[in-house]
Amino acid sequence: MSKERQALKQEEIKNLIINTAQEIVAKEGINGLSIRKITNIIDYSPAIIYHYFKDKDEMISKLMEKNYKKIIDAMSSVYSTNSEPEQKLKDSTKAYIEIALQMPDEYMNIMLNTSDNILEHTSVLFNGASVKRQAIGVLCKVVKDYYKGFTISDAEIELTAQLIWTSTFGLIIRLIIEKNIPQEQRNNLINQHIKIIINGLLHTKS
Amino acid sequence: MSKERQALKQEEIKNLIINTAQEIVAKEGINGLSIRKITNIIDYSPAIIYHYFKDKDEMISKLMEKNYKKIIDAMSSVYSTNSEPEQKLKDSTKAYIEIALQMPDEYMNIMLNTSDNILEHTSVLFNGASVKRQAIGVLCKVVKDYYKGFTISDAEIELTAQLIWTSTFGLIIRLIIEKNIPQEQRNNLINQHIKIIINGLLHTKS
DNA sequence: TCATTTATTAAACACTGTTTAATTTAATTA
DNA sequence: TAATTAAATTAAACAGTGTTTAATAAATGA
Repeated sequence: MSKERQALKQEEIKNLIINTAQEIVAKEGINGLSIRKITNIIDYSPAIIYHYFKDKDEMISKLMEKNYKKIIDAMSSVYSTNSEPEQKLKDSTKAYIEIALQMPDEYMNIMLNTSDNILEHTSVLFNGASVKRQAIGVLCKVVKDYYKGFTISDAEIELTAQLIWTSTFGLIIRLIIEKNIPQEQRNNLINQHIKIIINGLLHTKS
Repeated sequence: MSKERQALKQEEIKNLIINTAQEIVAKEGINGLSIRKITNIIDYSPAIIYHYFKDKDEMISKLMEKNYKKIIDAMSSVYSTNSEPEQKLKDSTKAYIEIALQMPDEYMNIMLNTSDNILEHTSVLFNGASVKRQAIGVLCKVVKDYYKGFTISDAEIELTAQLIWTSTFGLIIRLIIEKNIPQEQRNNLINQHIKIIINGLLHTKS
């Protein structure tokens, strides 16, 4: 067996573990996940986890990273084809919200995660986030379009993009946490949210 | 011993348990909290918890409720005395953010809590939140001041107040989660956030 | 003082994550 | 193919967790 095939086999078992973990989390939540539940399902002994991962935390981190990529993938389809910057921002924001709400548990687990290796991918409030974070980068472009002809620094643009993101993030998290919100109220909130932040931009041109 | 005194004594032990739990959570986080750690410190047997609480979850809920009241108390000092509605909103929002950041762990534990008995106090996105939630109610008043002379429904005002809240909530949570943000960047974010949402309001008068 | 609540605990149960050493299985080399 | 080495897997234990049960100790009311 070649080194490559061996590595592939190892990857397969790692995936088997992670996917099984994912299923349990989907059914019973992150707190319902245990090593023994995983190994019972895949018919291994509990100790096997520690041959493929350092510990449970690392295993969960790997699961989170996978979900993060899943979210990123979904989000990359967000780019609105509309050429009007205002409509573009509205479309993109709405799409972003809806994608997040289609995978509420994953979104929350990732975006509220405080472990360093996850934050490495999910933090957005640092200087230079516009080049390192796709979501912020996209927002920056649209914001820049607004302020065409006005003297506004790149720093201020990034700041604004970050705040569009955090405000949208806040709405998403509360829509997830506060279950049982009627669909009509949800729609009203989302539409009004978009209205307000776009207007906030349109008229901050100083 | 009278019934009243007996009830007081029971409250004392309940508080002893909850306060000890609080100390552990402060030092080791919510995941570092265990029944045995509590009972070791207060020199009781683990089973005592189940005489004063249904289970660990109820005990934590009670702790959360206490912290919630602590937050509410601090927040009630938020009312700006400024009579200008715009400045009032700016002052109040800034004060709200700063108070939350002074008790980051408590704020997160409460505001991201998904248990029903906590959500009963912390949910804000329902119809009628303006009368049941102080924070939303205050915002509604200020928003109403803005729209004086314009035809705007109470429903739309409440919606706007809720979104000012969720957007501010989003910023706070990310400021807490993303540790190591330089103070200057924090201030910039907070000031720009206030700028944007106020402008969004000022110019949505339709 | 006696009976009856009330407070407290010891001890077990069924879990949890993790480590160790032993064992089985597979791959490599002679 | 046989012997050797390496990798994969596990059994068994450890220390920790939340929780329940039945027994005990303390406080109360008659």
